[in-house]
Amino acid sequence: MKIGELARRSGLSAHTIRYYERIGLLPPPDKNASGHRDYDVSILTWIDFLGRLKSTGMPLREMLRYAELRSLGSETEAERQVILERHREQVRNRLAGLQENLSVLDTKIAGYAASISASDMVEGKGTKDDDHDRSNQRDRAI
Amino acid sequence: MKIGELARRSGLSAHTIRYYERIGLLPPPDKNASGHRDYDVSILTWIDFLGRLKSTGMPLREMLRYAELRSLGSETEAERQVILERHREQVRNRLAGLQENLSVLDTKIAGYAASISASDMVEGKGTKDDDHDRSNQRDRAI
DNA sequence: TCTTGACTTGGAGTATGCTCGAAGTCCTAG
DNA sequence: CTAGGACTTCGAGCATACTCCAAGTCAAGA
Repeated sequence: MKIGELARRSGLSAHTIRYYERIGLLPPPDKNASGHRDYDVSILTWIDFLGRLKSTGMPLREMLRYAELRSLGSETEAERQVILERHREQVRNRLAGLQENLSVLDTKIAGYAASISASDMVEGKGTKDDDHDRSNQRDRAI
Repeated sequence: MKIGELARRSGLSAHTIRYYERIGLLPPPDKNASGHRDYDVSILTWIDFLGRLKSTGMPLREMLRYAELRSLGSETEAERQVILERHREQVRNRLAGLQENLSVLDTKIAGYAASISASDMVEGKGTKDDDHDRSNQRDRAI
């Protein structure tokens, strides 16, 4: 499989695939007679796993560390396990934080809904806007 | 409260507080006779809310949009509600994805545990390492 | 008085993770 | 044979969100 097809099938761009190869996250694939990359389908499994690490917030550096350990063979399994366990802890914590913040968001939205339906009744200023107004007119640098 | 104390109490650095002010996320506070920023405690409520938006993955740009709407008064409540509802949807989706990936992680870790306890029994190569080895020795650009 | 530490502004620099461009090669269809 | 599209390498550029530095001001304690 050439890089274009791998890009289509993995969801990464060809640019990103080359970038990942450059930093060591993906192995340098075989090249055909024209010098074009020729991938084995099994790379998709690895890319999928990397995607899960990434989407759970693992930085490339740490994925790289994991990839390096793997390349050293089964003696490094214990260390790889430790990496994943530590990462799992972080994911659990982020999950908990996200859930808490989600409920704050729910409350806030409910407040807006109440305020708006109240202003449907009585035309006037909203109620329950608890984060006191603060704004400014300065240069919007971003 | 001066910027140092606000930094301590909010968890942001003084640098970040000034940065947020510069981009319009925090209102320009009063200054005392020496030109030092003098914050009202109520800023902490706003910073806390911003922190929740941020930690749920909202980009500064969108927080800025929300802050701008708020500064325009209660007529913008409906639009602010829409922003928060859309954001809540994204948070829910990320939460679901995170949970799925967490279970993949659990499975992977369980595999390592099995492999390692197996090698406690029989000294030799591990079992169940399902992501076929791939590594390389190229320039580690990061 | 002198030093220490907190504050000020403006602008430059950093980290992460891509993303794109230039210039060139190669295969395939018309 | 020629045009189009996919591929190659190398290096530069970009978006986000800070983070830091320089040079200077100011208040308070030894």
